[in-house]
Formats: sequence, structure tokens, C-alpha cells
Amino acid sequence: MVLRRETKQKRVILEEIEKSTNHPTARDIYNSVRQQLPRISLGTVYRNMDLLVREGKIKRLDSGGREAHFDADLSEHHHVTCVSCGRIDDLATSQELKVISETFEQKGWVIHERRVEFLGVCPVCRTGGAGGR
Amino acid sequence: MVLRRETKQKRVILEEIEKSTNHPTARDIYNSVRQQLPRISLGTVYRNMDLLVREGKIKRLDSGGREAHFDADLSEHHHVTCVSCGRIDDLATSQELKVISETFEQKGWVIHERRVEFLGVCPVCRTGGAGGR
DNA sequence: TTATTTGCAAATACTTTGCATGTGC
DNA sequence: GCACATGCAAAGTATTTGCAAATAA
Repeated sequence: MVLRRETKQKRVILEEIEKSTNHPTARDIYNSVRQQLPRISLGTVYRNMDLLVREGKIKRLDSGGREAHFDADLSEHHHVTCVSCGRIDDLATSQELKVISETFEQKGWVIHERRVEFLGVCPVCRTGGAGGR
Repeated sequence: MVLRRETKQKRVILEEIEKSTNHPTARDIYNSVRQQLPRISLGTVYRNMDLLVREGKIKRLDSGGREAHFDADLSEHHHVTCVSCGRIDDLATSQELKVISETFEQKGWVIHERRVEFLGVCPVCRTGGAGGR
């Protein structure tokens, strides 16, 4: 896998993610792409989602249920996840955390938990440890 | 399911989570508990992990890979996740985010992404929407 | 006693992969 | 033409569940 080809499937998949506003799962994308490409397979969607993540064109969101969600908004921003239905809303990053959660509480959310998570590579992996995801 | 019984399995499982310092997965717990209870099944571990979460005795961590991790430290704190090996380290919450990530970078981590996530219930679910996880 | 919990195995949900065929360059 | 991508189906992981047997209260 060296040269990357521009396939119709990949292009339509990226268009659909960029068009969506609700952090779709792979299956969501599969369902919307199927309207244009009825013979596309779920495997192809997963393969292309993975390629797009590795090319830095979309982000994978791990929190919020068992299914991975994807986001074409690459700007630094965060998320509010509903522990009941899995809904993921966007969250700006510039204000103080407490102020932000109060804003959501005024909108009718009940915030159970605020999470700050950093993703990166630990010293062990960086200096030649085990391989990754 | 109304009355809760105190079983040996459940007690040993909770002890193992409390004893651990590394945010174990269900399988990790299964493996350590098996040293004391060789005939325990993975299903029993999953069932008890779920009970303990619902009783508020442990927390489930969704980020950091496909497997759920668990944490018996109920104090408000956050996590640093290695995208390569899935390792999850603890993170205090009192300082500014940037200061905190600089601290980790001094320890040899390369931080790719800081995430702020709020978990709660959205207005739709709160006023009688769909059921949840 | 008896309703809950267990162990086991089968089922489910999400994701990945092997392989023959198709296709961009 | 040929290496990479696709569609399909099967396999792989993580988790949940049905059920008969075991067990805490």
C-alpha cells in the first residue's frame, strides 16, 4: 500500500462526512453513501474511514458508546456526549470549563461528568515499545 | 432483579479493581481474579463490572481503544491515553490544561490532542426520549 | 426454600480481513 | 498492465444473553 488512488467510493464517503453535522458512525455513513453507490460494502466504508483518519482528513471519536464516531471538523473543539442516547454535540474550547457546562445546563442538559483527556504517545512507546491501534 | 446478593465473585472482582493501579479492562480483571477463583467465567466478570458501575462503586472509561477500562478511583480526575499502546495514566484536574500537558511532555509524553468531554443527559432524553446504555 | 447468580456456550455488535474481481493511473 | 481498491463473506474482538445448575439469604 504505497500509492493512493482517488476512487469514487472514497470521494463520496468524505463528502458525506463533511456534509453531516452529527458525528456519524461508520454505519451511518454506509447508509447515506448507499443512496449514491448502492453496491458499496460496509467493509469499504470502514477501510476508507481508516484511510481518511490516517490522512488527517477526519477525526475518530472514541467516547460515546461502543461504535466509533467520526468528525470532519478538524478545528480544536470538544464534545458533549449523552450517556443515554449517545448523541454528541460540539463544544467550543476557549472558555472556562465550568462556564461552558453551565451554558449546557441552561440549555437543558444534565452534566454528570466533565472529562479532560489528553491523547499522545507515552515514553515507553516513543522509545520503541509495542505497536499500536 | 431486585435483591442484591453478596457473592464471592463480586467481592473478589471489586477487590481486584481497587487493588489495581492501571485502569484494567474486563479481561484484565478476569485474568487476575482467576488466580483466586479458577472457575469464574468472563460473563460473570462483565455482569459484575456492570453492576458495580451502576452501584457507583467503579467508573467505566470509554476512551482509549475498543475495550472498556474501569477505574475504582471515584475522585474527580482525568486521564492521559497513549494512542499507541492504550495505556491510561491519571491526571489531576486542578491546574490549567496547558500547564498539565507541559508536565506530561516533560515526562516524555508526546501529546497529540487534548480533549474536554462532558457526559450527561441531553434535553431530549431527559424529557422522555429514547433509552440508553 | 427460592429467587438471584453462576458457568458455560451461543448469540450479538462492531470491526477487520482474505480473496477473487474490478479499476485508476 | 499492474498495483491498489472493491464487494462479498468469513473471521476476529468485545460484550451480552439464555439456560440449567449452584448458592446466598
